Amino acid sequence: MTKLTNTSDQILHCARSLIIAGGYNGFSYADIAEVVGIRKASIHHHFPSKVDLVRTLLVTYREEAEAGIAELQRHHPAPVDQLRAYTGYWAACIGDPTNAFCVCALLATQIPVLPPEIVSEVRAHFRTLSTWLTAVLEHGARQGSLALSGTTQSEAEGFMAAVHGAMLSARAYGDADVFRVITEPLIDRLVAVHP
Amino acid sequence: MTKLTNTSDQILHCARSLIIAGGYNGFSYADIAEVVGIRKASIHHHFPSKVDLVRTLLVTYREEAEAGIAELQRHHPAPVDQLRAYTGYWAACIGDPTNAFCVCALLATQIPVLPPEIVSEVRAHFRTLSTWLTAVLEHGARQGSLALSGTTQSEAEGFMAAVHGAMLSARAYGDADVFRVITEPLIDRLVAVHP
DNA sequence: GGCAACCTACCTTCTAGTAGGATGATCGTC
DNA sequence: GACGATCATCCTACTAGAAGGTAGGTTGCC
Repeated sequence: MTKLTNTSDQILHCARSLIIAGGYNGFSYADIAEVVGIRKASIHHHFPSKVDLVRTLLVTYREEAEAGIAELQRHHPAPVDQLRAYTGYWAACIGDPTNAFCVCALLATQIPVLPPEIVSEVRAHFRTLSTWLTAVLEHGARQGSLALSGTTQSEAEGFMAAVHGAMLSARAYGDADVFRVITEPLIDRLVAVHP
Repeated sequence: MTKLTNTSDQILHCARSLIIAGGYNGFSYADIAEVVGIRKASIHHHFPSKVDLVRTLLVTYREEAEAGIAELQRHHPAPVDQLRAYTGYWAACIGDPTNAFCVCALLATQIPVLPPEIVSEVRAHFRTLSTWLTAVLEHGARQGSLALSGTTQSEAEGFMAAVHGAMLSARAYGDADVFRVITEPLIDRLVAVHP
């Protein structure tokens, strides 16, 4: 239970929102300073460079994501419910502008201009997510609750890509509902047709 | 047949590549000046402001996209083939770093920090694409060559989102093959199972 | 005393954008 | 065909502000 008044946490939280809005080059130390109510130089005390700040932010984000997945798996034993919980989590986020995109997905779009330390964290998140989804689909297929068309890996990559694309469309249209419209059929299709 | 040595075309072409790499805030007039072999001030002669430059670039991009779709429809009468031609076009682009992403899809990720004139162009492109895909799916469903699960609109949005997500994954993994792995099953699934 | 947290003041480099001048092609006019 | 005027294109030189980052000092807690 980290206290919310912790300055470095405030900086990280603020930076995350700003990245979600405009990516790596879309925010500055000055922007954070204004929101947190601190001077630019003080941010450098907590995070010497911008790369340090964003890398720390991503490490935290990945930990939270893994914890979230673990939590989600404890609450939902059935693979279908795990998938629904995952897309449901994001459906809830889309409405909140400061949380309407996966930080790693957004940064991934800018990979060619990102510092290498950031790229490796982003890439690692994609692998984590894809590995987890593969396991969930694999589980569902084994127990017969999910019907896969191609390989488990390709289905997992397709699912992840569709979710990210749904976030993008929701942002493009400025309409949160689009996310649900796209992701719900995604799961319905996987649910095995039982006679 | 516009001549390739046209300076303003060179500027637009260069800016497009730079946006594809890093988005709206990921490039500067200085970057373009260096590539085109011209001074910064000369770019301002052709495009007074950055917004002018990017808006012009998007208008051109959208025209090219619409022309490409028209061409594609002339060459491929069958809806399935139109979808394959569309994903095939992007599959070919993914390999080339300067063309590995849809400009509008990339800019859409940064909508919250984009000038409104840019946002409306990006949004318009999404609507154009979605409208076209809806028509193609509708056509295929009517003639029985495509099997849709939900509404035509939701299938179209899902298809577009999956393609955009596939571009993102290809970039995240740094692996062009991922795009094909994700998009090919997408079309296979739509092809009606004929007994 | 030592140290974390914060400050003011400053640096360099980059940002989009401007002012105004040089060059050269195209133009109607004689 | 020669004439000057106009205009597009490009230049040098500059601006104000924002970028990330640094130096060094003050405060207050353990």
